[in-house]
Amino acid sequence: MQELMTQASLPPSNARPRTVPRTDLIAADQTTAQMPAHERVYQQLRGRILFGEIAPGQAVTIQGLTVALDAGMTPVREAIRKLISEGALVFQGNRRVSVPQLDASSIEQITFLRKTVEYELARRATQQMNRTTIKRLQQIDAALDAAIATGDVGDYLRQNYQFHHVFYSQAQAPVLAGIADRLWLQFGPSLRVVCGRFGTQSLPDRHKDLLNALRSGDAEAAGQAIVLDLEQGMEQIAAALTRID
Amino acid sequence: MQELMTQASLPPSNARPRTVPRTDLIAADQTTAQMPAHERVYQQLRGRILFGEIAPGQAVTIQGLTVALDAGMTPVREAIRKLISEGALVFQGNRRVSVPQLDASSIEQITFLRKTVEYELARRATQQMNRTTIKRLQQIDAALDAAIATGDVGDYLRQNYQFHHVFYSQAQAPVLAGIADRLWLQFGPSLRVVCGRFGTQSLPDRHKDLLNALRSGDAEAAGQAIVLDLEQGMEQIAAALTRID
DNA sequence: CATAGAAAGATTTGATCATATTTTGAGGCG
DNA sequence: CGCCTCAAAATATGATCAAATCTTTCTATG
Repeated sequence: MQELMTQASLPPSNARPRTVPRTDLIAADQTTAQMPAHERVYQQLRGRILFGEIAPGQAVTIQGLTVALDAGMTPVREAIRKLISEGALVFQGNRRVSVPQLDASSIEQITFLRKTVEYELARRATQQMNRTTIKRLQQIDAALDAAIATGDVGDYLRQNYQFHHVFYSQAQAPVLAGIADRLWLQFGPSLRVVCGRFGTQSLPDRHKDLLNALRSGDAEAAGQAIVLDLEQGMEQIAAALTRID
Repeated sequence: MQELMTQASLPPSNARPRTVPRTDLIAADQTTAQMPAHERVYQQLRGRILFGEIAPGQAVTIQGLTVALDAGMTPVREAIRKLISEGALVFQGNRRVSVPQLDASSIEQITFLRKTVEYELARRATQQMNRTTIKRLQQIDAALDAAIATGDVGDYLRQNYQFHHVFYSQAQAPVLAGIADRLWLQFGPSLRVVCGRFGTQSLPDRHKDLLNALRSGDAEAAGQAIVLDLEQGMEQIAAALTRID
């Protein structure tokens, strides 16, 4: 009964999804837990963009999302507005909102920012690292390898993002982590294009080096591993871009 | 205002140039042009936060803004959501949205980011600099001095922001400039507190050094001037914070 | 007897939706 | 080939319901 009917094929009658059971706040999955509609829509749309389910250049419409995500217009508007301000969507024309297609200059700027921000995050996270978080990162890395082996691009992107996200959240630096997240949202869609073009095999994986650095508490080595990892990733995006031209 | 749009001035590739509407005719003044209500509300609220008219820690309510800015609820909601994602507002409790009060850790992170991002912006802007922009910066700097002389804190903050904004917009680096803008939005309110505490006299002004560097085209000197400027400003914010404790 | 704590009611605020209005893009017709 | 009409999409408003804070009152205990 806690399942709100998500895709009712019935005509859009005025259902009342506002009755909230306050019992299972922590137990349930956060994505489906009781959450304001605008937050749910934001998370869903963010996930679709971040993991390349909406291709760069593809346009999104408010009314298209209201039916795709089964939500009202107000939550969809708020989510789109928020994602535009985060750079995950671009307001192109008066009526066209789409996933951005990176140009060479944007890629260069994002790479510069990532190198400084994520290097710093890696250093700080390493100094705050504990055993349980290392275990968690190992698990994610294993799932990531499995995704590469099976060629599951979506799962690979998810695990890769999760790896970095968990790692950076350990740094106790929300401002830096927020910038990193914002940047991720901008190159994420293009990362999927790279995977579709070259497959998951060619993707770099410096996570083993990073995990070794974490175990020995070597912040400098961890930062270098991260920088190498992201440099390779961004280079592949740039390479895919020039291929398109 | 439109700096979030990735300006792809590169050749538009041979994707599919479909219809080519008149795009260059809309270069008119956008402040007086007709503007969607949500954009107007966003700009107004952003200005109030950025220049400290809403004190750090002060709460804002949706319904309070609908009457203060004479707008409907939907535009106000969108503006608030956007400003939250930019860090200009923080979503504290279930129902509390307020202007953030910086702690020592946030100040340290913002300072780190500003030093790297604005140094880079200053270098690039100096290399792209032209005579008319220097003139414009001189005018803003004069107005800034006038504001200091008369002790008009609000005008000082506005001119100071304008100076940096015009300068950075010359760098042709919208991603970097977007980060700088976002950071400005986070420490802006606290800057006003500093002014209210110590007056405009004690505020640093490295703009003269910067202008000299621009005239000689010395990117390195321009970057150093900017870093000195922002370091002094952030130190004053940090000092004001410890005073409060 | 007074005060503190709790419970219940009232008021304010937030979230969402349906609908009216405006704007824009497109196609038809002169 | 351009202008005019039309339809679709986006904007914006107010209404409505839920929830949280505050307010008041009642009761129990020192």
